[in-house]
Amino acid sequence: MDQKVDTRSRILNIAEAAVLEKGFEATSIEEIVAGAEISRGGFFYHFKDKNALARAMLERYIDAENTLYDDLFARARELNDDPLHCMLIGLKLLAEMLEEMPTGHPGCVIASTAYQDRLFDEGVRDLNRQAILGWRKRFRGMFEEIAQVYEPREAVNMDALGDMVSGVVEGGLVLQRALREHNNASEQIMLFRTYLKLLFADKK
Amino acid sequence: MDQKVDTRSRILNIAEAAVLEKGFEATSIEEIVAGAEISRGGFFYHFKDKNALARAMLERYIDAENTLYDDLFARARELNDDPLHCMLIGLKLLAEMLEEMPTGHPGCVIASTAYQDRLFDEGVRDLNRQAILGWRKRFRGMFEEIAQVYEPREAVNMDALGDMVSGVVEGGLVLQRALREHNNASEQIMLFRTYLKLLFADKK
DNA sequence: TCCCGACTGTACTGCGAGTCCAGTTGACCC
DNA sequence: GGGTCAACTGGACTCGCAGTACAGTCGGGA
Repeated sequence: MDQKVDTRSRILNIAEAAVLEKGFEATSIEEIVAGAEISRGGFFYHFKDKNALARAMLERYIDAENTLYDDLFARARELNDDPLHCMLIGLKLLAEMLEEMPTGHPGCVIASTAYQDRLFDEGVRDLNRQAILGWRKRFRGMFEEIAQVYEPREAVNMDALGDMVSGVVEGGLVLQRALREHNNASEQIMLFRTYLKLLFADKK
Repeated sequence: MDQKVDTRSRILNIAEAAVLEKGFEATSIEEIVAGAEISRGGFFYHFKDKNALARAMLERYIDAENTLYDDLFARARELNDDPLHCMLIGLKLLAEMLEEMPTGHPGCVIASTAYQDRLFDEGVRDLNRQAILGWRKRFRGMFEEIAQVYEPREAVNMDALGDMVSGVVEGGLVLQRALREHNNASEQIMLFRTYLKLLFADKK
């Protein structure tokens, strides 16, 4: 089956697994080509350098994450029409998804990139930035919808609240990686969920 | 004045600034010795390799962070004896501190290390782990004190809540780095503070 | 048949980490 | 004043990895 996968995707698959496991710099082109069973020349045919590889990986990762959020909250919307409950269900689904991954979530490429950004060019950094801004917009929109139905008990900056979803996930993944525990990220999401329940308790 | 600073500390200072700016791998020993005005031989006299440097940096960083938390919450306790208000004041001080740093907080070595951990040996990884567990214990203790006076409106896992302080800071710093904005971390802390206000609203 | 895209394979440069070691310099010790 | 030691300097070396260059191969479509 895997022979069917084109070489470029095969490189990306191998590279992503290796990078998430041990970081970008620690992953050598040598081992990527070994894993993908191609020659060094073949690698450089597809990617002009490691930076191009990083960019392609990031693009793919962000697309996958966006699709995931789309699906998750679409499913949540099916289950409940109320914007608050939709959000609460979506977060629960997200937490469950993170928990189900037996080895823990592979870790977020965003943070990994952010902390090694001098390795990458402006394009990669901007990709990263745009992804987070996209998530800010997405969640801010959902929170504003909620705020139209529920009176927030405390005034909060909606942009910051939108960022908090990404921040809690990223922070949770950092803890998980550093602690070598398995469910910190999902626990953090569940705590954030409790926050939202407290914040939006009263219908207008 | 700087001549007074011993070589080892000078190396650590230069290295810390460089690593926080561009990541560990992107920082060459060449530039560290240039900055510290020593020879390559001199560097290896103090640190047997880059791993030893990482370990020393991490140790120093964690000590500094712990001292910071000690001072911050001691000061907060002076200002208010109630455990909840002490926590709220402490978080506010922390947020202000982060905001006052003109170029933004240098970024947390913890996350940086977590995402490049194959570069480091078990000792470094364990140092990282112990630091986070220490903060978990610290904040968990404070939250339990609060919970003795205030009835939590929702049941929460105290360990996870303790972790949330670290997670929110780490996550905020990731966002800040990736977005190239300046106050995400402090905004995230302030949002977390609001969470605590909502959670512990009712005195027993 | 020929062309082309997708490679293979090899040989090369350059950089940075890490090793080895011989030699210097200043401080303190007897 | 001689000896010792810690704290270096400086240079020569190896090794692994990124990246370059380029000649050659191979299978499929026009």
